[in-house]
Amino acid sequence: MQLGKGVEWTTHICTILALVPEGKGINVDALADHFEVPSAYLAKQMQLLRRAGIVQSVRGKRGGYRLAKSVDAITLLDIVRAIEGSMPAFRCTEIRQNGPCGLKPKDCKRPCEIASAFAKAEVAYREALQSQTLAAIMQEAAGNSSPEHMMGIANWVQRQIA
Amino acid sequence: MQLGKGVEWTTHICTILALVPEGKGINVDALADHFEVPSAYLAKQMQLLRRAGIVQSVRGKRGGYRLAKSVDAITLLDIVRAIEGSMPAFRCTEIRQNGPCGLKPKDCKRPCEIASAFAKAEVAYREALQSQTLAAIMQEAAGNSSPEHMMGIANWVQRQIA
DNA sequence: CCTTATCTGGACAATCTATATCCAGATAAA
DNA sequence: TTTATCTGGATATAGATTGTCCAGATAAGG
Repeated sequence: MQLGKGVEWTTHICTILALVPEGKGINVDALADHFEVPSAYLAKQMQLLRRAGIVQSVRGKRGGYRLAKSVDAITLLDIVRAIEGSMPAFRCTEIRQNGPCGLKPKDCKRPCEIASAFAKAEVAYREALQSQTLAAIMQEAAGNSSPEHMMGIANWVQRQIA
Repeated sequence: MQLGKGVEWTTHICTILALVPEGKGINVDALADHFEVPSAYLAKQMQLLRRAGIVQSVRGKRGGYRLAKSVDAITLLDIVRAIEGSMPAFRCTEIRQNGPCGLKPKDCKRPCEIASAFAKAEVAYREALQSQTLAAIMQEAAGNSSPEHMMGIANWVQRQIA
């Protein structure tokens, strides 16, 4: 029961892209360097973010990525859905229909109660993810970090878009 | 982001073991037949349940498994923890310490805000699992299923322990 | 005491998923 | 035209999940 590395990577990256001014972008190699993650694989994850409408890309020389919407319109659920998809964690294989006491398909119009119970928990999980925006996380982080560190990141972003 | 099959299997199996009278048990082969799942692999999952204190085993001829506690003392969280372990789904690899703007270890006394945000969601997930007991799920299921089907299962259990 | 049925743990094998790399094509700036 | 970049496909590697097998421990029943 694990989330892929792409979730961690791209969440951090979105907090960086949030600092990119209008009309500019940062390319994948620079983002990969910033966090020391493999560039080619990160590129795949960025594609997933783009298809989910979280980031925009600009192709060609001096192209790159930028956020497609404001940080308070991006939730952790958006990112998880983009990277991991929307399959439930609990996979119901309908084993209630198996074996000597198995239910007949016609008696299975209602979903399996065990699957439903796990589904309830996943709703709670998704709601908790949805209630947390990038804006809120960045504000929290800003409160905990030194002005020098924040300035260092801002300067790095400036260098990438120069 | 997937739960193992063992979670589904053993949750269903616990609802069956709940019907086993005091002092009796059902062996793994019978349980595997009941749901048409591979016996040898199911045996591994049952070991995990036993080590977690959810079921008891009796070795030797006419041995088998039974619940170790009452159905309202067994939650979905108990089962998930037994089968899947307690590792968080979000794996923080501290990439905030990587790259040109990486934080120094001494500036990382507080947990990463992104990791904390995901941790909050996992708390919500676990709480939702913990709030659901086997007893409640079985009651729900009983309300949705025909008397004949319930009787069929009760009879099957009687045959196994005979 | 012997045989049989069962749990227990370890080693192993097969299959699937996550991770990672590479390349060719499209696109656009310089 | 050259260069830098995104895009998508193919492919490789590593790790996790799923599944099998066997030898040992344990206990019931004859």
